Amino acid sequence: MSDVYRALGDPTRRQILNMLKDADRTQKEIVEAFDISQPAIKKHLTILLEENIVSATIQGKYRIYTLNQESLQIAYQEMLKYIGDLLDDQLESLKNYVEKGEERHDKS
Amino acid sequence: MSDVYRALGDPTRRQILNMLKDADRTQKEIVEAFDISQPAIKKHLTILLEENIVSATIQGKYRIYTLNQESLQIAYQEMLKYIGDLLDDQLESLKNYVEKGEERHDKS
DNA sequence: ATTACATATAACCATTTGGTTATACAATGA
DNA sequence: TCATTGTATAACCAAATGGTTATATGTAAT
Repeated sequence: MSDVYRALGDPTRRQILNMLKDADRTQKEIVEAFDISQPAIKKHLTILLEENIVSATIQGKYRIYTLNQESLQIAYQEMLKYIGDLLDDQLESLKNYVEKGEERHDKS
Repeated sequence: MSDVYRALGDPTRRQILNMLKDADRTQKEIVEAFDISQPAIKKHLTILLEENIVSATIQGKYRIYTLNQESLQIAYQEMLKYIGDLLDDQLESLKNYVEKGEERHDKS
């Protein structure tokens, strides 16, 4: 199921997404843009499909890959929200720092 | 190197970061909060350190882990920028869709 | 029908990941 | 000094990842 971090966790996959940002592409076009083998690209595409970041349509012998823009946006929004939540409450954090710090002080 | 995707790619690591959001913690405190072994936690912390999402200070026999807010902020901004570009590209993408679509049409 | 091309799949390999248990090392406290 | 406590490290394991080559399949073109 949709594991954003899995989908976006590999630089090749992120590059593929960059390609698809500009235009839909056949698998062949994607393969040609990289220095790795067709099966390797296929595996990346499979992961992107599994995580629903991309979809494919059949057109004759071609597979046309399309960026699922909404999913990608949601994916990034999820990560942004997570990181944002880690970030925002610095006052609260400072307060706890003082408290916890006291508990840990050398008592000898 | 700072690979945020690697750092955040594991749910246990995300939980650790959640803990550190509230307050700095010793490794011991983190270990106690989970059901997995101390060496397992240590490995997660090592990855978070490698990716510079967290830093550690020595205090006697304790290791105190702290969220590295600056790294997180940088990551946050990079992602924002990336997704911003994505949105900007949507019109361009639509234009290319029409063009590329033509090239691929059945010619028989 | 045969060939050529795009894609799919199988079998394999090395590395990384996420966990374990056992053990060593270092600081603290009695 | 000796036991305890917190951390580090080693050795191991299973599964996933990212790649390979070789080969099969499906579609199109001649």
